[in-house]
Amino acid sequence: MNLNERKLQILQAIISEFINTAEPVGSRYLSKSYNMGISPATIRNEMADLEDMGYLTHPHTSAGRVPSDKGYRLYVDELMDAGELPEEKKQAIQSRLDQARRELDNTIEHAADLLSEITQLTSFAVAPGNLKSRLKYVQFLPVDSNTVVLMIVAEDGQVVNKAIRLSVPYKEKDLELMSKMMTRNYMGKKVTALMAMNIVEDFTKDMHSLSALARDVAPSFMKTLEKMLDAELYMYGYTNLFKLPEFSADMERAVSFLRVLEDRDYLTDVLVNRDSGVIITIGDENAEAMKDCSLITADYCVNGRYVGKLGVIGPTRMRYGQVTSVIKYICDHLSDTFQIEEEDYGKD
Amino acid sequence: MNLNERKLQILQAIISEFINTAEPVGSRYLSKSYNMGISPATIRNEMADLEDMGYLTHPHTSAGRVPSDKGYRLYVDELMDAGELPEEKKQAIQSRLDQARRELDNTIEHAADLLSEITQLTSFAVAPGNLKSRLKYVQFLPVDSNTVVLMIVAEDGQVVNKAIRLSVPYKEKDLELMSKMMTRNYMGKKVTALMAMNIVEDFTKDMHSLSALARDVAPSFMKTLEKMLDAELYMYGYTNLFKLPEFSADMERAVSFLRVLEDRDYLTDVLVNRDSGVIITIGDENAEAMKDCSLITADYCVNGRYVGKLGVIGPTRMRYGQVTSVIKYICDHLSDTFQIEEEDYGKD
DNA sequence: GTTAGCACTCATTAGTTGTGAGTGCTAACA
DNA sequence: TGTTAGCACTCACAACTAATGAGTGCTAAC
Repeated sequence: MNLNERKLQILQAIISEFINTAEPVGSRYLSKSYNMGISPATIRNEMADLEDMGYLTHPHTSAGRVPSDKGYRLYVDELMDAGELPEEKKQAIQSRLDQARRELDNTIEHAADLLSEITQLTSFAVAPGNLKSRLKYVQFLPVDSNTVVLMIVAEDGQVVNKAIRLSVPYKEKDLELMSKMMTRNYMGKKVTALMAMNIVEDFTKDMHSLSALARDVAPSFMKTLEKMLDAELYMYGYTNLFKLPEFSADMERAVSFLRVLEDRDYLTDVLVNRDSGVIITIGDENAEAMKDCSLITADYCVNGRYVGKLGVIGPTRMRYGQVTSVIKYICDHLSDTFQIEEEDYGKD
Repeated sequence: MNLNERKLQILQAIISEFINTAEPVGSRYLSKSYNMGISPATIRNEMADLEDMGYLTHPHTSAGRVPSDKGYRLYVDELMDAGELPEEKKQAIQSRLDQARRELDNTIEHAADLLSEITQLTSFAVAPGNLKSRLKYVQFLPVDSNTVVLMIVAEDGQVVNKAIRLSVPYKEKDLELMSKMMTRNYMGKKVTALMAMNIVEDFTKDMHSLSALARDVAPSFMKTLEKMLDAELYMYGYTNLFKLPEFSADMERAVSFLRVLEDRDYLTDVLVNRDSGVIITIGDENAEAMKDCSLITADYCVNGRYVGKLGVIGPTRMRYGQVTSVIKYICDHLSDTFQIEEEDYGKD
């Protein structure tokens, strides 16, 4: 049994119909509304074939057909239209994004927010910590008699800081000295390399004059470095899910969905380890916890260098074509915005 | 009609019963289980009085009684027990919190997380930006040919930073110069005062040598200052709500609850503007959007100075006594942990 | 290969009824 | 005068029934 033109046509009709209505699609309706010139009975035969091949299923005997994950996969790969966005939509997105284009972090957050608004799904943006980033300098700032702020700056401009409570008194001079020593010792080293080192020992050896202070600070220093490698996750529109018929009918399902979204560490992990490019994963192609969801993600770049991902998560029934187009466009637009502005530089 | 001892006793019984079961409480059950030595009929008379006084309501004619918001208020003010936590619970909380006690931000997050776990409600912690904070220094760090990081440090140790894309080229020297000029001009000034100033004009006047650069940076500088006054909000356990019977039965209600939680700006605003101390607000005592919720918050301090709030949000039916005890204890413990460690200082 | 016809399935909805928890009221009681 | 037993009444809820209708699968004819 092979997928001839007519079978594909019927599959496409069923899937786009189901995506719109969330109701199982029957043969009679199809025959009428999509006037393909064949009778319901013929369509039923074809449907039965498509079901045998695994592209469709049945919620129960007397219901219409519903796409399976495999069916969606075929749809996404072969049938759907994820073309260019119409010009007016592009304009609308642009004007919304260009408001704060000088600021990297804000822009990404806005983009994610906008994405959830347009798609009416849950959107997220993730900016993984740069594994290759190298330390630029370390600085301790005095705050009050027993609190200092540790600040670490990486060569790529990432800054992390942490307030630290000390159990021993310090002199401003000591802090300065320690800042300088640490900067000298660790400058240019990869953050990952530093984390593998036995810094605590290092500290007490190199900085005997400051040993008590240094020993106090070492664990926090490691924690702060860790923070540098941590990914940042933004998430928007998780109540959008409840507007969808599949969830407003089925509370259980909605809650198990929410629980996945609540586990930010898990979600971050999934996203960070995801392949690059425009990636769509459908239902059981995802890990067990997300086998009822589909994810679409794409990458955005700064100066052509990969920086993070933007995407949506939703039920397997979603407008794959439109959503993909929007995500693609937003990511491309972000990457363009954060391209080195050569024209500007040329001017001066 | 006044609230005699017996009425109070009945009210207390109804409320604690309802808090446990989420089912309307009937007169017969009360008479049997709480053996107060009076018949159901008498209890019914008292109940009718309590209802006239506004402390109870009726979901429908043939149902038992349910506390009203006013009833909960009386309960919270007069009847409930929010005493000391038993020693073993204190121990458990302490040991969970003491893991990362050198790091301020982590500890607060852990505390909020723990709070949601213990209470099985949604917890949050908010650390409002310090309105009195004064600027300590400003620094621009070069990242790549058209990106710099702006870093602002306040006297109290708060650090904010932002990556900024420039449209004009810069020299490292210019950045240094600008950092120095801004630090000199703004050091010791209140952040709120700076925000009221017309910095953009200031910039072009004071720094004519850097005018293009300065003009480019000014709006981002303002935005970054803003960030310094923004409150940080952490939230944990919002799916806990779905475990409660009032929400698993009534989807609508759960969703409208979630929508409130999703609006972080609104929630932050409510929390920041809340009175100090251990505050309980019940049902319609809250703003319209939260008229079905109750909030309990308390403050935590660092070095005796007010720093932020920790609390829970849940349905009006909650274990006010226990939850209040836990929140109080956690806040006190945090404040102790972040008290200047005089003993330690004495040693050296 | 296509289609009309028909029996069959099954979710959904509306209607019906019984049950039980609980109230409010009244009249009798201490 | 406060307390209580008794009883009629209310109303949510669950169980059952029947009707409806959308849709399938199969068969036989075209």
